[in-house]
Amino acid sequence: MVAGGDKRTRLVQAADDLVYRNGYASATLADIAGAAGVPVGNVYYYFRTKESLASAVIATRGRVYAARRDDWDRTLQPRDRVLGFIAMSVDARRDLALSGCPIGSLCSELQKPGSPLGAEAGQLFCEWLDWLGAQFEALGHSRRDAGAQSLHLLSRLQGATLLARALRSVDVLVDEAARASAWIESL
Amino acid sequence: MVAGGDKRTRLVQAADDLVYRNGYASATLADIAGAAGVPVGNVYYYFRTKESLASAVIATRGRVYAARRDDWDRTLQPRDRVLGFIAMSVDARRDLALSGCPIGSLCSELQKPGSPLGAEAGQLFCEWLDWLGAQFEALGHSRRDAGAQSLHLLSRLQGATLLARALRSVDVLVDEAARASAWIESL
DNA sequence: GTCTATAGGCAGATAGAC
DNA sequence: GTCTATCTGCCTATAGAC
Repeated sequence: MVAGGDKRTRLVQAADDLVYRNGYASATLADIAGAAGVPVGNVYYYFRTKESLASAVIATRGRVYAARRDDWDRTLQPRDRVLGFIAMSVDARRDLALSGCPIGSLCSELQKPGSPLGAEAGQLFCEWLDWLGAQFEALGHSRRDAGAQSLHLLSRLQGATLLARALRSVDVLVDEAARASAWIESL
Repeated sequence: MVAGGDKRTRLVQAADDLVYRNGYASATLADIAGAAGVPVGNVYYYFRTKESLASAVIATRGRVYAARRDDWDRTLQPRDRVLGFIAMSVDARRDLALSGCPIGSLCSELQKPGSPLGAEAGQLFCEWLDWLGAQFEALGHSRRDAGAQSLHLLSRLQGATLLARALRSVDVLVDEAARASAWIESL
């Protein structure tokens, strides 16, 4: 049960949580409204459809990640920013092994030809890739190289997260993150 | 429409195809039965529940992969077996970028605490990891190292597949597979 | 054994009272 | 504006005719 804030905000928070833990399809509006302390039918006063609520969830996640990147940009050097990105997966290892990546799982579920939600979720990956690319460029790589390194790093972390969940093993993720960190430190 | 074979087999084939392309939840029994040319209600003569049909699909995929590994074991050397594994992703790049990995997507969707289907799907990953580990051992790595290398290789390919789908770009997968192949050849 | 018809339940969405 | 009650549709599953 999400308390405080206006109802629209509470609905988005509750949806964010339930969609992450149960997946989009399994997160029913009844559950979401219940968790937000809002009557079921009233959801439609704030959101036209379930999809538009999901869209708000995706936008919220995007803002949270953007804030984190901005914070790192202000306080860390490029190499430590990338290491911080990897450490983020390690810190969240429990949730990641249980429910997957908040972006990756969503993309996997919503990606259907012509689905706007799938494209919106994919955009979150693009923003991380752009930011990672900038860090690798700052570390002296060409733009082309930086793009490839970013894709490689994100790929291995996404894959490790997926495997950690599939095999129900936190270690799978922690080990691969350690290898990725060692690689970054060797650059 | 799947033709030929007994009805049970046709149902599994149709389910395999539709679950892969649409996901488990979206693949309705009506669609599956329709594609198999079997009356809807009749599905329950062959399978107790939708879950047991999914279980048969997972078992079928497992047998297909096992046959492929056996074939490579008979015809290729360890290094070429691993390269063949990577090439499998490149060959299937279109489908992978469109619908994801037949194992990974399933694990992502079905992995819920206490779900038997999630564990069955995860088992398919275990079988590939065991086989990959044997190849790395044959290439001279310790058992411990071989396990880590296997997880790393599978992680990056799974992640690249996920990203290729999310970004709707075949290149993401092809590029990462090329880097992985170069790594194997350098061992 | 094979299939038709339908039950039962739950989801998203709406209409209209307050 | 806020909420209650309900509607429609779809999906899994079953009961029972042939």
